[in-house]
This record gives sequence, C-alpha cells and structure tokens, in this order.
Amino acid sequence: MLVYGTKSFREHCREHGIAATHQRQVLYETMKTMHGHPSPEEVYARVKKKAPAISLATVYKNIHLFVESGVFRKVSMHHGPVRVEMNGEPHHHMVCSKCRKISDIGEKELGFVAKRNRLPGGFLVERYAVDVIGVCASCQMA
Amino acid sequence: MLVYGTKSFREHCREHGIAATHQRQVLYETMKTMHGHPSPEEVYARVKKKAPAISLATVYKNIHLFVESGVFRKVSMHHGPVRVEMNGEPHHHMVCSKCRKISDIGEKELGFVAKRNRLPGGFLVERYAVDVIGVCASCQMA
DNA sequence: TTGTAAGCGATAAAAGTTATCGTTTGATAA
DNA sequence: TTATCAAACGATAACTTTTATCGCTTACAA
Repeated sequence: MLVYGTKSFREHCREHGIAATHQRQVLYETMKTMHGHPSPEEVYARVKKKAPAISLATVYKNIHLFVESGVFRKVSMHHGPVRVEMNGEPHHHMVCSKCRKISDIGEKELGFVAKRNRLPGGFLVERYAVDVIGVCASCQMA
Repeated sequence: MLVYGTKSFREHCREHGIAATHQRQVLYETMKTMHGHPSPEEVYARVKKKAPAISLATVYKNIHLFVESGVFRKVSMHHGPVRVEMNGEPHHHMVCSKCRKISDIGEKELGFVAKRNRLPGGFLVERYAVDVIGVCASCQMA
C-alpha cells in the first residue's frame, strides 16, 4: 500500500478532488497507525482523542471516501442483510464489485488447491471460503 | 449436504432436541427449494405464501437454528459492524468460528495459488479474498 | 388427557448506518 | 488578503437489520 506523509496527504486530496480538512487529516493519520480490523466505532473512539469534537457521521463518511479511493479496504464485501445458502456442494463465491451480486463457483472450476488443516499460530482449519471479487458479465457490458 | 425428507425432518428435530413445529417444517421445506443467497426478508416473503401468519421473528430464530445445526449455511462469517483494514500487503484472513476474531495471514503462508483473471460466465477477476474458517489457538485451549 | 416447557406472533428495543440540514471551513480567484 | 461559494462539518433524525421481551399457543411426554 502507498503510505502518504502529511504533505502528500494533501496531494492525495487534490488528486481525488476532495478538500484537505483538519478532521480528514486527523482521521487519516489515526487510521494509518491502527492495526487489525477496527469497526467505525473503534476508529471513532480513537480519533476523538485527537479531535474531540469530531462526529461519528464524519468518521463514516470519510471511511467510505478512503475505501473508495483505495487507501484502505473493507475486510468483507458482504454487508447489508445476512445471506443464507442451501447449496451444500463445496463451492465458493464470485462477488461483483459493481452490483454486489453473488454467484456460486465450484471448487474445481475455481482451481482452488489450499488444503492445509493447520496454519501458523496453531489455527485449526475447518474450511476455506473464497470470495472472488470482480466484475460480473452484465456489469462489464453496462 | 444431507437432504432431509419430511419424515426425517422430525428425526433431525429430535436429534437436536427441538420441537417439530408446523412453522419450523414449512420454513425448512421452503428454504430447501430456494436457490441463490436469500436474505431473511426474502425467506420470510416466500414462506408467508405457505404460512401467512408466520412472524419475521420466527424466521430469524429458525434460520439461526438451521445454521447452527449445520443444515444451511451463512454466506459470510463477517457480520456485525463493517471492519476496515490498513494492512496493504497482499494477505487473507483467518476467522475463528468460536470468538469471531480475525487474523491476517500472508499469501505465502497460506499457500494460495488460484490466479486466474477470468472465470466461467465471463466474470472478470479483480482479486481473491480467502477466509479460512476455523478455531484459533486460544479457543482451542478453552 | 393434561401439565409444562418450548415455540409462536406482535412488537419494542437495540445496533449499525445513512440522510438531513443549518453552520463552518477550505479552496479559488479577485 | 479577503470575499465567495461549494464542500464538509456536527448534531441528530431516520432508516435498516437484528434481537429481546412477553403473553398466548402448541408439541410432546407422562
């Protein structure tokens, strides 16, 4: 990932046509120091230490901006309501980044091979769930 | 996946110590016929045709039951609040099915190899996101 | 059959996110 | 530098999704 210093944060804002506000910069700097997989609330709690008057709405709005401009990333494409599936065959998912449609793809068609059942740190594997993120055929035409 | 007929639905209920209620059975039968990745609301809409008095709460409660007892499956482990990550290195995730903790794992450590950029149906691949579902070290001890 | 615990429906409440709106601020140009 | 104006902000209402509560009903075993 590109890491922006204070100076090039402003350049980043110019490239994306957004204003380099105080809140935006503090939020950006704060998030850069956070490891793991924080929720917006956790980011909010942390950023309030540096900018106590910041609003939760601002945190949400700017997290969206940062994710859209590719600076940070969401852990999962699957938000909104829970989805259940009845397909019991071993399969994975293709998720369209435009329309969010989910399609199944069999393990063989995917050509997936990772089959370890222990991973570093002593993690005991139950199963692998692969999401292929991309653009579905109909969104490519549109 | 095991497919239960009407008769063995009752057996399944007995095995799991739950009552074989009318609503539960209609819900089960209805879901079995649904393909794709429906949300609870979509399941509710469908099941109301057969059991018009059913409550949305009942749909939620029983979807949980079916998922817990392994009959159906959730599409994603990542529910609750959105999670953002700042780690820009190519990596995937280990998700603990007990405590829901997410840990990063590098592509090399995972031994992941699928690298196609076109998939059946004309799906154009942007990236692969692998969730390894399992039990983390601390949950194995507990 | 009947007693009891589990399950149901209705709905309130909680959790998470987005929209609204009046005020403030940053960027541009005079 | 200052004036202008769109963009962004904070506060909070509204919305979406899910869970909890509670009085009534039903399944099931005795």
